[in-house]
Amino acid sequence: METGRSTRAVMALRDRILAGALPPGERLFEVALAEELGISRTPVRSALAALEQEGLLERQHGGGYAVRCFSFQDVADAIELRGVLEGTAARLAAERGVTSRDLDAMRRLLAALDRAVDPESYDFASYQSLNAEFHEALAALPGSQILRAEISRAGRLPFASASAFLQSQQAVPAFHRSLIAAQAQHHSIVEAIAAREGARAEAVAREHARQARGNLRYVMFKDRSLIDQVPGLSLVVE
Amino acid sequence: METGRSTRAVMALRDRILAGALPPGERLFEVALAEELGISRTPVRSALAALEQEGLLERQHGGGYAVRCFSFQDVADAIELRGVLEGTAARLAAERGVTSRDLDAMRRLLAALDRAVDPESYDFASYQSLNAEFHEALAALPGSQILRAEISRAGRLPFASASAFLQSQQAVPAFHRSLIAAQAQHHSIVEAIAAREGARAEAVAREHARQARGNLRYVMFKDRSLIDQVPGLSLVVE
DNA sequence: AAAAGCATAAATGTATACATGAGCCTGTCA
DNA sequence: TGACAGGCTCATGTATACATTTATGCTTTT
Repeated sequence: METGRSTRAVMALRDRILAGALPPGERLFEVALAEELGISRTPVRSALAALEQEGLLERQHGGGYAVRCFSFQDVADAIELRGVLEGTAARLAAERGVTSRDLDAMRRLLAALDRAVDPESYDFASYQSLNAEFHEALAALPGSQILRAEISRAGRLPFASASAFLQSQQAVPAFHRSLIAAQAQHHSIVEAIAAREGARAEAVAREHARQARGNLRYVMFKDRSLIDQVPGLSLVVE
Repeated sequence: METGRSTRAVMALRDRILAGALPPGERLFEVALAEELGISRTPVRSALAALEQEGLLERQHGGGYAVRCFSFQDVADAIELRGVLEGTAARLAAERGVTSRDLDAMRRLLAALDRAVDPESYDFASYQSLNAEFHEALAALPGSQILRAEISRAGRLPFASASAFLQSQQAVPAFHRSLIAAQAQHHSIVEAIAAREGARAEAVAREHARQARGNLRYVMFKDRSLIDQVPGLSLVVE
C-alpha cells in the first residue's frame, strides 16, 4: 500500500479544501501545514505542487500557494470541457472501431446500470460506482493513452467529474427521471459507437455531460442547501 | 528575472531530452543529474516532477523517472487533441460572441500573416511568431481561463504545438502552398466566429490542426532526415 | 538444478539547517 | 505631511544529512 507522507499530505489537504476548511483565496503556508500535519516541509511542498497541478491551488505572485477560487462560469466551462473530451473518446472509438470484447464489456455495464435504475431493483450506490466505471471504460475505448490521461485530468476538478452531482441529485424532485434520461444517453453512445456513427456518439456524449450543467444551475440558484453535497462547490465564489 | 535553480534545471533537462541527449526510455537518476548540473537534488526533484507534468517524463514503477516513449499514434493523438480543444475555443467564441475589440485584434493578426505569406513580402520568421500569436489569441477568445489553460497544456508536448512542424516544412517541396492553405483556414475560423457560426468554426479549427498530421506522416515516412527539425520527434519509437 | 530467502547496495523519500528574497514597517528627510 | 530609503522579519528556495524502500545477486536448501 502506498502510504508515503507525501501522498497522505495530498489527501489530507485535498479533503480540507473540499470540505471548506480552507476557504477559497486562503493563502497556505508550508510551515503551518507541516506542523498541522505533523510532518516536515518537504512532503508538504510536493503535496502543494501536486494540488496545484490538480487545479485546487494556484501560485501566488512571488511564491506560495492559495486555495483557488472558481466562478460559476468556471465550473460550467470545466463541465463543457469534460463533455468535449468524452465526446472525442466516443467519436474516435466509433471511427476507429472497437473490439467485440470491449463492446461486450460496455454492454454488460449498460445492463448492470439498467438493473440499478429499474424501480424494481433500484440501487443508488451501485449506480454511482457503475456510472464511474462506464465513464472510465468509455475514456479507454479508443485505445489512446494520451486522450485517456487528458479525460482523467478533466475529471480531477471535483465538480467536473462524471459523478459530481449524483449525490445532490438524490434530493431533487425529478431525480429518478434524470437518472433514466442519463442511462438512455449511455445506451445511445454505445449504440452509436457500435454502428460507427462518430458524429452521433460525440454529440450525445457532449449532451450527456451537459446534464451536469443543469444540475449545477439547480444547486447554485434554486436550492443552495445542496451545495455541500457536491464536492468542491464550496470553492465557487460570486 | 526568474532564474531559480529549479527553473534552470527544468530548462536544461528539457533541452537535453528534446535534443535526444537522453534517449527515450532512459532512466534518470537524481544524484547523477544533480552532479551534472552542479546543483543539489532538491531542485532536480522538483524539475523532474515538473517535466512529468509536462509529459516528457513518466514515473517508473517503484519510484524514479524515465524519458517517455511516444508512438506515431501518440503524436497523432496529441495533434488531434489540440485540434479538438482549439476547435472548442473557436466554437465557444462564436457561440458566446466576441467583443469588436478582440475581433479587430484577430483581424490585425490575419492581415500581418497575409503579408508574411505573400510572395512579394515573404517573411518566414514573422509567420512563425505571428502564427503562435494567432493560436494563443484564439485560445483566449472565449474568455475561459479553464479552456485556455487546457489548450496551453495540450501544446506543451513539443510535437503537438501549433508551430511544431513549421521549421521542417521549410524543406519540403509544397511548403509555401501549405502555408497559404493554413492561412486560408485562419481566415475561415475568424470569419466563422464573427458570423456566430459555431459548428463551422469548430470544424475548420480541427481540420487546421490536422494539417500537422500530414506533415507528421511526411517527416516520419517520406523524409526522415527532417526528424531533427521537429522538436521532440526524437522521442518517437516504433 | 531450481527456487526461495536473505543480505547488501543504491536509489528515492524525508527531515532539518541554511540562504535568499520579497514585503512591510519605521524613521528620517524634503 | 508625504515619500523614499533602510532594515527587519518571515516565507520560500536550496543544500545536505538521514531513513526507508527496492531491486539485485548470492547463498542455501530442497
